[in-house]
Amino acid sequence: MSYPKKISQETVLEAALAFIESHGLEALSMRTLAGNLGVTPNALYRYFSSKAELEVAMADAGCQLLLTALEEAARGLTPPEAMRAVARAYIRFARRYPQLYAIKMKYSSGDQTKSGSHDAIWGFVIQLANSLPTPWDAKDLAMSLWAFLHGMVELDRANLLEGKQPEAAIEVGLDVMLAGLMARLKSAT
Amino acid sequence: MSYPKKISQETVLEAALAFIESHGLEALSMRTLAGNLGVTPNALYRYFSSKAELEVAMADAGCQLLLTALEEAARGLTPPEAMRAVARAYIRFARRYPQLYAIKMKYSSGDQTKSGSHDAIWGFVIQLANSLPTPWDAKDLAMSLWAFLHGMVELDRANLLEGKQPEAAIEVGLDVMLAGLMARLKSAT
DNA sequence: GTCTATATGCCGATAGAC
DNA sequence: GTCTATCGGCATATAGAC
Repeated sequence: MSYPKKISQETVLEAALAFIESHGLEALSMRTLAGNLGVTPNALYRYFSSKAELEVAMADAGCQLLLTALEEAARGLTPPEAMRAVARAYIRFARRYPQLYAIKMKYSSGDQTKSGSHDAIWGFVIQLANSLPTPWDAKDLAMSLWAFLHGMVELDRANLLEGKQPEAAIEVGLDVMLAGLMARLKSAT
Repeated sequence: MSYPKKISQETVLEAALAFIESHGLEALSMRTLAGNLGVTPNALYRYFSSKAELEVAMADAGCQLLLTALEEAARGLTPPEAMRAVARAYIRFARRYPQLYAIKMKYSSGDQTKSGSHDAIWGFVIQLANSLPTPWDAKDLAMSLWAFLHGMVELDRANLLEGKQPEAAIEVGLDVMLAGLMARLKSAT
């Protein structure tokens, strides 16, 4: 498990991303990361002035990956189906890269140094909600969907889904929300 | 900000609960807590054999408080209104005691030492979902509602609600879900 | 310019004296 | 039951070797 001696911002970032998925976000420390790279801890500070800055970069990478996945899921689908497809892709991403998802959310806070890519995701979801002509505000709608998805992911990660795959509960939740949207859509015509 | 010299499990727990709400969960350390109590760090280990054990006790206290709030909110209401009332109470609790809520969720994981009171809350929500005769499984329904609420809380805590109070988005989300439930309820008769 | 050596001050936790 | 003393690990800052 040794690595090239010459490091760079990119190699450090990639090593960190690989590390958290195999050892967990909590186990990440500048020391052990440096050890894996065959370098003293301090060398990392040439490229990231703090651990937080490294984590922001990791969160940013996660955002970009997620955005790509969501866009790809929606491609070529009409609004109602697109919403379902995007929701599934969101859950799938969070399950495939749980640690990356966690760090992405950690640094998506409005207070902290916000990852720039986060806004792109948010814009994408807003646009998705806007494509559905409901009596509700698109922002509120997008927020509700996002909250549902994020909550599901967290409950799944905490193993609170009582042994069942999140997929079942997810589909039920989507059914309920889409049924609500459709009911209003229908009554609005 | 000094405290009685004689400490006990109860005084330590109460000091810890008070501390996190004013200084944040991350700032909690055995050392500073002991300092606040006018005692050396080690004294705390007489009552809680680890920091994690103390946090579990805190989570348990949070669970009990939340359960009380939810039960009170539902008292005397018929199912659809009760669901809305419980949802609002859930959000209100999480906003009033954000740090307590966070630690409650942290130790609600199925992996970790699960707080006993957590099951009581879950049972309450299941029962609530069960009182609505929908074609969906009550567990899945309860999970969906919980995910939505928890997600909203987290988004709000991360200041991702774009300056608006979560109440507006919450109401929209509840509208959508309840509309979906009602649509199916109606079509099932 | 890049990395090493070293040191400061946190942290959780343990061992043993009073 | 609480103390002092101490360990190992952490992020991080400074100073200097190559």
